[in-house]
Amino acid sequence: MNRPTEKAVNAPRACFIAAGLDVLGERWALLALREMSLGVHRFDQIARNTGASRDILTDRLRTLENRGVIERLQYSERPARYEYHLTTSGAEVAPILISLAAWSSTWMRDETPRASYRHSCGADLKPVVLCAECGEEFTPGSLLLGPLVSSPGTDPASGQ
Amino acid sequence: MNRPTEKAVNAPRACFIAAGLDVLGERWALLALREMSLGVHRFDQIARNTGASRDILTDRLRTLENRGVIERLQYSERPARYEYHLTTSGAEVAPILISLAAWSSTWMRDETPRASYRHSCGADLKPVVLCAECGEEFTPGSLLLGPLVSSPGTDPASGQ
DNA sequence: CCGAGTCAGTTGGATTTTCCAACTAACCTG
DNA sequence: CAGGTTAGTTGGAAAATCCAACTGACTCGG
Repeated sequence: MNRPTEKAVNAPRACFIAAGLDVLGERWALLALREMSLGVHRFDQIARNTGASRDILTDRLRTLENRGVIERLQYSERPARYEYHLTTSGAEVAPILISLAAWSSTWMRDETPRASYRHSCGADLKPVVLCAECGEEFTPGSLLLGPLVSSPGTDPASGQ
Repeated sequence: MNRPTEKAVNAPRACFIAAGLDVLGERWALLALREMSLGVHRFDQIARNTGASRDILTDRLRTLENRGVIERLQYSERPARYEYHLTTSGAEVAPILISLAAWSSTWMRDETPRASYRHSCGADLKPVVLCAECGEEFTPGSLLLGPLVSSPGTDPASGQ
């Protein structure tokens, strides 16, 4: 039996970065979402464009669907075929893809030619991340740990 | 032999998102970088706080070091011990962690209490991503594919 | 100087994931 | 009806990960 009042000192940090990676950090998940962001919605094309094997892709799409990140929309009755579309949650993954693409195009350049990205205004991808509250730019190191939170709002009962 | 002038129609999309995931997308890599962002620099603590097994963590840290994302700094001569620190490249991963944390704290809330994040101004994490060029906010769908690029700058010779 | 503890890994073997090519099922097209 | 498209599923091999234990080089307390 375990004692619920004691803190497990060796437990990994339960934070929202780790929670997000549970869903988005599995192999191929972000690439599948990239495809949907770019307007590709069908299984075969997503498989081709990502390079994921079909069985794993099936698994990832189910996970993303179960977590509410994407939804399956039927586009054919008789052979019952579906398209995969981003939900609101899935569309909001965009900043992650944007940050990743920007980091990578700065730091991962090599001889191999790769597709770059740009903003819809036509400019090369160069995102700036601001704090919505104070308007200041997020600098490395300006990300700090906050309090523990769960669904009904911050739970002050649990010992910090 | 393959013909270099022909496009492989079935090849996965070579883009900077995929390239970034090569380095940052491996299991535990982003969590290790999270720890360094939060000021944790030693092997045992990183292992504990992430939950990664020690052998895999060793491998990830080596990969990140080889890719220039982190560096090993010696802090003890005689038992030859090292700390892991972010390079400039590693520090610039922050926007990815910030976007991920923000997405997750919006969409991944459940009963389990998790550490949240905040900006150094004290406010809850609420990042806004703007295009540095036009100043407009990045909306889902405003991320578009750009031209192919490699190291010496955009190579106009390759057939699009 | 002995035993315990810390730190940063390494090792071996079990377990889990992923890969891959082939297969199915249900249609459509010529 | 032969062939193609679409969205998977299957089975077995290969690769990645997990885990607990071990090593080596120290430090510290007594």
